[in-house]
Amino acid sequence: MDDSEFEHLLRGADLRVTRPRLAVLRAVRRQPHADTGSVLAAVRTEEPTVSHQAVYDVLGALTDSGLVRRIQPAGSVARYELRVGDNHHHVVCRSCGVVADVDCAVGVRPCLDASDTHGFVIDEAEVTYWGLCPACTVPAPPTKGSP
Amino acid sequence: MDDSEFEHLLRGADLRVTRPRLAVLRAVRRQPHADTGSVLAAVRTEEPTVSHQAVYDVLGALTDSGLVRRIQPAGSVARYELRVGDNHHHVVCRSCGVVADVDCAVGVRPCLDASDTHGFVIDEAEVTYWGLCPACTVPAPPTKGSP
DNA sequence: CCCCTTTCTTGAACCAGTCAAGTTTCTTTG
DNA sequence: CAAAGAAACTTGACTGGTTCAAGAAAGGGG
Repeated sequence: MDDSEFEHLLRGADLRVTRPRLAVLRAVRRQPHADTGSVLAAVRTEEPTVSHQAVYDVLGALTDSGLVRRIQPAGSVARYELRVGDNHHHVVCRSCGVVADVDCAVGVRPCLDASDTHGFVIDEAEVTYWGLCPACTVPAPPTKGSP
Repeated sequence: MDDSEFEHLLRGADLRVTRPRLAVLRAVRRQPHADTGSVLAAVRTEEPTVSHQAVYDVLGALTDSGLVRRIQPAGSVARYELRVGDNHHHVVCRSCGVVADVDCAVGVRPCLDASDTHGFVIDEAEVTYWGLCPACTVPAPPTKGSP
């Protein structure tokens, strides 16, 4: 996915191609699951004058158009990723909050058959796995430990 | 689950039995999926002097002890419920944000076998269904409609 | 190349949630 | 039953992510 690809995606979504938007897309590609602050910082390394509001607007527009996906695990700020439409899920570390992708074991549309949906019309089943990442699983940190 | 039951639960969790805590438990029982603000309002109908900080503290303590469950769908504030330990999930209305319980169709611990967990030690799989509630599914609102 | 619309900048405001210090109230023990 | 220690609560200020609003800038069709 290079920049011309991003251009096509934007035009396909009836969005103008702007420097801030390309920078945001590049930032999210570089750093999947980045939160808004990280995206802003990353964007400013290449476009120092972009306002924080622009990043919020861009991320909102891209999310609405389905070009990026917004994830928001409980207790975390909003995070963004480029992988869309492939029905994957996320593992979140309870300790450090890091997020990783998980392809669904059940296949496409997992668990989408809820027993009693109370009349809701369901269009998506989102699965979030909670646990500890490899780094936080380590019993005692090597140096800097707590004796 | 009456008040003496709540007392037992609190003592069993090594928590003191206080009026604010009982009031919070009653509020959450009365209004499952209530957010903190609603809980505060409900609590104050019986205990008008309880501070908002107390409600935050109580909900935090009860959550830590596993007496209540905190749920936080993306874009929503924290909500609380008494049903714990029965592995049920939630449907969230994209339009109005209302939450309903859904018993898992797969059985206990649904989808807990992720394909590649990247070394994470997973202890919970949380499933959130997204869609429209019966009220928001109605094509055109009776009165007050869009011409 | 011009104009119109979308997008971006600036700057202020909002609100759920948190922090800190001091007071109250549980519960255990003498 | 009373006292003491610890947990819990009140008060009040504050934070930080997100949103609102008004005006300036810059895409892109014609």
